Amino acid sequence: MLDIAILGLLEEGELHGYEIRRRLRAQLGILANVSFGSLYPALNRLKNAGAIEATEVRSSPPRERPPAPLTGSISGERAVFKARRRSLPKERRSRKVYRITDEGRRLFTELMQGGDSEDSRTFGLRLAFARHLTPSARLGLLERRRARLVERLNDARSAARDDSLDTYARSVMEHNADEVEHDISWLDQLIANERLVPATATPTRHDDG
Amino acid sequence: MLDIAILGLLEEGELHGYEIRRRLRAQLGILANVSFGSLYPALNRLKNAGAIEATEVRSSPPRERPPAPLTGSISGERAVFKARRRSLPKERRSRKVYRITDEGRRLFTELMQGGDSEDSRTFGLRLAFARHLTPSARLGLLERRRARLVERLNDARSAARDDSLDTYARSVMEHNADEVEHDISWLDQLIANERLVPATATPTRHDDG
DNA sequence: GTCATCATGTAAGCCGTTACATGATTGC
DNA sequence: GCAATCATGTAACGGCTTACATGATGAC
Repeated sequence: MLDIAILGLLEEGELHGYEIRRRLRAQLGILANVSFGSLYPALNRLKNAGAIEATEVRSSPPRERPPAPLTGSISGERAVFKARRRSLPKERRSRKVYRITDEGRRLFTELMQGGDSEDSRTFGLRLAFARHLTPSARLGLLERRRARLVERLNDARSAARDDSLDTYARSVMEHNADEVEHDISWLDQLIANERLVPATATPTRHDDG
Repeated sequence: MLDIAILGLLEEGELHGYEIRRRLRAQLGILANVSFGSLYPALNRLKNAGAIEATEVRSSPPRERPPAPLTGSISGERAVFKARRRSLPKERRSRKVYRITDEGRRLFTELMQGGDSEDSRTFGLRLAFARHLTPSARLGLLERRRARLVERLNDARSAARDDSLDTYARSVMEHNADEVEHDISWLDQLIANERLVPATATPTRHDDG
């Protein structure tokens, strides 16, 4: 799961570990608590697998390119209040800037599609990076998830009907089922939207116009 | 988490490992995939900790009491198609029947309250066994969870406002936030209900009337 | 000069998984 | 006798966490 997140972030530009973690916390609430103890080993694993490359950037670097592209719009708001005290985010110390490789891109699309998204967190993560998939792969992701949820809805509903459950347990089961149902209709909307916009717009870029 | 589930199930009667797993799958959709590889070690851990006691029951046992109460309704549907072929679940081979101890009950209430329920699965599990808590402990559980969710709602909402997100990522964030909101109003209902029924009814028993 | 932040890592451990090993009983 | 179900366990491993260790830089 971490691998998907890392590769997904690196698809959009090179980043160093600390920054990856910051984005994980800010952007994906899903992986809010990811720790360095799992992040750095994951980066090394991916590097050894040839999925990413690292460049050591020293304090006064050749400045080939800004290490963190920052996507133009820095999305003011929250980011600012943290960076307020120092006016410029100048380079602080040597860091390792990671860049995705072709192998990494291959691995990424493989991970994005492989093994039907078990839990909602994994699926949420995948969907969050779905712009990097082809339209058909994206549709497949959504439909596989939907099928999975329909199964789970049956289980949840019949579990909720169990007479032997007391108020509290039944409430949990019913709430569970409701949530799954809600998820399904959300997916239906997403799927409908996919079919409406077959290949017309590239809805992914926000700053290329 | 497994420990809570085991102790919670044993609060209602003695069971053997295989049956515990069956119930985990059927009743709590939450722990549907728990495997023997984690269940049996967990049982031994709890036994060593003095939280549960084991009795070896042989094929033709003293029959002190039916080892698996089975709660009457087997919640038909899915369970049946598996158990169809043999008419009666008579004792098959020697099993270890586990019974909760006083220490186990103490541990159970401790686990039920300790560490504010991080994720929804842990909370769902706790709430499913909430009938074993005192009314005030139950209320505390609900209110701590609610407070936690309110925090998360703030994070989720501000994450969803992030301009730099594309359609898919934003959809995930918004859906996330909606779900948290839905959870909160569910909790509000549960809390209101707790306050309405201070100690009047014991809503827990289903088969004593 | 001290604290907060930025930055990278290692070690130990928890909690769960899959795969493997064993064996009794029942139905066909 | 063979397969399925019931029943209990061990071994190896995976992924993530916490705690620990290190060190540079900027703000006050």
